[in-house]
Amino acid sequence: MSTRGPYRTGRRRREQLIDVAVGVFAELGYAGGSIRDIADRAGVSHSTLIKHFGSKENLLVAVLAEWDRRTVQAGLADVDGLAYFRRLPAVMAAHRHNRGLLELFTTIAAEASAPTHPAHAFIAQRYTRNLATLAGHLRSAVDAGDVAPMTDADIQTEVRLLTATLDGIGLQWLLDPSTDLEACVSAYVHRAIAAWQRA
Amino acid sequence: MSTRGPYRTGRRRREQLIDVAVGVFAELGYAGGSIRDIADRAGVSHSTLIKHFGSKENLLVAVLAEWDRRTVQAGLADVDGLAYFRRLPAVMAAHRHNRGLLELFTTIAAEASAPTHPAHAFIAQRYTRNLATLAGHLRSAVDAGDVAPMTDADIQTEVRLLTATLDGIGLQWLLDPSTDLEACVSAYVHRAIAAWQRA
DNA sequence: GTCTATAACCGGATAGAC
DNA sequence: GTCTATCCGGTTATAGAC
Repeated sequence: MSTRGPYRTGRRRREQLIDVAVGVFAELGYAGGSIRDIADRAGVSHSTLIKHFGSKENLLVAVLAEWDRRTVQAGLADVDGLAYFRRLPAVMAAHRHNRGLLELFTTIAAEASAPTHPAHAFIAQRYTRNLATLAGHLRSAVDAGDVAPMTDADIQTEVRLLTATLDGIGLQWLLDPSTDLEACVSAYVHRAIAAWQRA
Repeated sequence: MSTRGPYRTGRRRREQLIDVAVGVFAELGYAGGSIRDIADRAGVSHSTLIKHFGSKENLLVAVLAEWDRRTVQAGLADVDGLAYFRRLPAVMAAHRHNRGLLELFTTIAAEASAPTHPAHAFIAQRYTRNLATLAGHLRSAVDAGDVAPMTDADIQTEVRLLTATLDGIGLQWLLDPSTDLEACVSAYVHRAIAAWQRA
């Protein structure tokens, strides 16, 4: 993907539209945010936006994919096992600079629990994949002897609790920005690791 | 509040409308759910619904108040200290029979993180109050000598983590009903209590 | 690629009859 | 209390000019 070429302005415009859409969906939810509002804030007409993405639903998918891309590249690709978990507080802290995206994902994740929601499949798959990734790292730590042996069922419970904590603390920070994201996540992760090493 | 009298049918109707509204808002979110849909499902015209609540926003507030009423009366009023925390797994498990309400609250809580959302004040106050209640019970346990001494800051972190876990596990159960709500919450609560008693 | 104009429809809310 | 009829504004999406 070069930054020059025949489609340069088109791609730039597309990225800009996604940025604006993140903000609008985050602020008003998927159903509440309108493509007219997004187009207005971006300085284009609403039909231009439709031409770019085809439909509002496709725009949502593009926005969620962008969120996915930004979070996975957030510096977790190069660590494994316990090191992965130890880096989570810093990753969560990074959300402070991307409030709109966290707000959007939290909102959509909750809305999409209804099977009829356009993003239901995306969200469900994302959670399944995320739980599997976490389980893999915990299994790595077990195999490396960094923590005590665990059954697969134990591992499943652990990664679900960890995911729950990350989601829940994120929501509390959204509702009350004085919440200390990093400290809370750090406290949880260190206690969990200590428990894994003990049992 | 008697079950007879001049306003009997009015109040019955009002309760029925709230029940239906819970389902619609839970399924489609606040912005996505329409008062026409709610009225249709309840078998009345949309103007009847407006006459009862005045506006869609007032209906949402009534629905949230109903949720509040149902959850506080869910059997946590008679316990204190550690016993309060030990009952949480059972309380969470009870959500399985009230999926619509949990779905609604989770959706609205995320949506309402935007300060412009009509339910923002309600949700923010609810979280503040809930955190204070939990902190009070943990402080009780400390004072009773059931757990080791803790600073107020420690207690704040603990109740935030606990709240996060409850919210996050609830969301996972909504997304994937095979999630074992009670087992996950139970695992978290017992480990937390063990850590409180140790440190 | 972007615009204006428009189609076709649905939203919340109100007025007034019964 | 509940209805029907209606207002008015907003919604997604399309058509076609430039």
